[in-house]
Amino acid sequence: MPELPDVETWRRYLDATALHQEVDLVRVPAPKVLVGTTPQGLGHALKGRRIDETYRHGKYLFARLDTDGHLVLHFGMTGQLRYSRAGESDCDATACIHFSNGAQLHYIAPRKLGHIALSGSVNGFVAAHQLGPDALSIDAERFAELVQGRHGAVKSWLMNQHIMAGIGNVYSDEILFQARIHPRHQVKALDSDGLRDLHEALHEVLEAAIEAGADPDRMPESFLLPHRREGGHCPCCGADLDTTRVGGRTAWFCPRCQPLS
DNA sequence: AGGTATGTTAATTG
DNA sequence: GCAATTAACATACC
Repeated sequence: MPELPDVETWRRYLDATALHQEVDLVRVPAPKVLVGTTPQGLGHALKGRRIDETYRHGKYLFARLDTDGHLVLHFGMTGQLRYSRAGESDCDATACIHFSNGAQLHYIAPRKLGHIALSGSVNGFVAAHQLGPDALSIDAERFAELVQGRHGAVKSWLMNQHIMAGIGNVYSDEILFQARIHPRHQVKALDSDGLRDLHEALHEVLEAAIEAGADPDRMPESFLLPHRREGGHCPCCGADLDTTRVGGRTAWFCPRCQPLS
């Protein structure tokens, strides 16, 4: 799940539950997810501090610690957050922040492909990881600039975090479906109409998905996402959906609505 | 048992 | 040297 809309949904969840509470201690049963720090280092950085604000850039969630510094969370393919109040215990977390009010914030990444790090500044982290601009911050002009000098399949371009940050396999399929563009269409071959449709679809899809709390059951009727499985049909024309391999990942699309031109 | 899975990154190829 | 593609990573599920 964890693409831009999912991470934004967790950011809001964190805002609604875990702000302004003093950290008592941090447990990290699976230290493998830590990048550039240790369980002790993380504990030292967080103890006695409070999260006072959150940010998101692409698929990364930043929790600003009061006075200075940020906790950085990345969810990999399966990560999630869960806040529990005092008394509700929940022990199979990958990492867990215990607050002095007894509540806990669990970071659960069953496949341990996620990452937890510390960073002084959001911009510094983004620069160090060479992330492109957040997908939702891109206007039509910038979008057109990002195509310059690029080649290959449009789906891979959308998913390249160095070009723009936040779009993964599921939402790139959704954006291309709404724009009626085949996932293997060459990004160089996009004309100005195609570029405009793609940019509009990007914003519409990501904003609608956030509005739905990134829950497939709450997405608009017209979305491909809930039909994106074996035997699924196009919500627009009813054709059997098809798959193809693009950049090592499975792309779902409607062969009738998204012809390869 | 083998293939697939929403993530990134290092290695490889063009 | 750059950009694009592929393999590897850890674990769960069908």
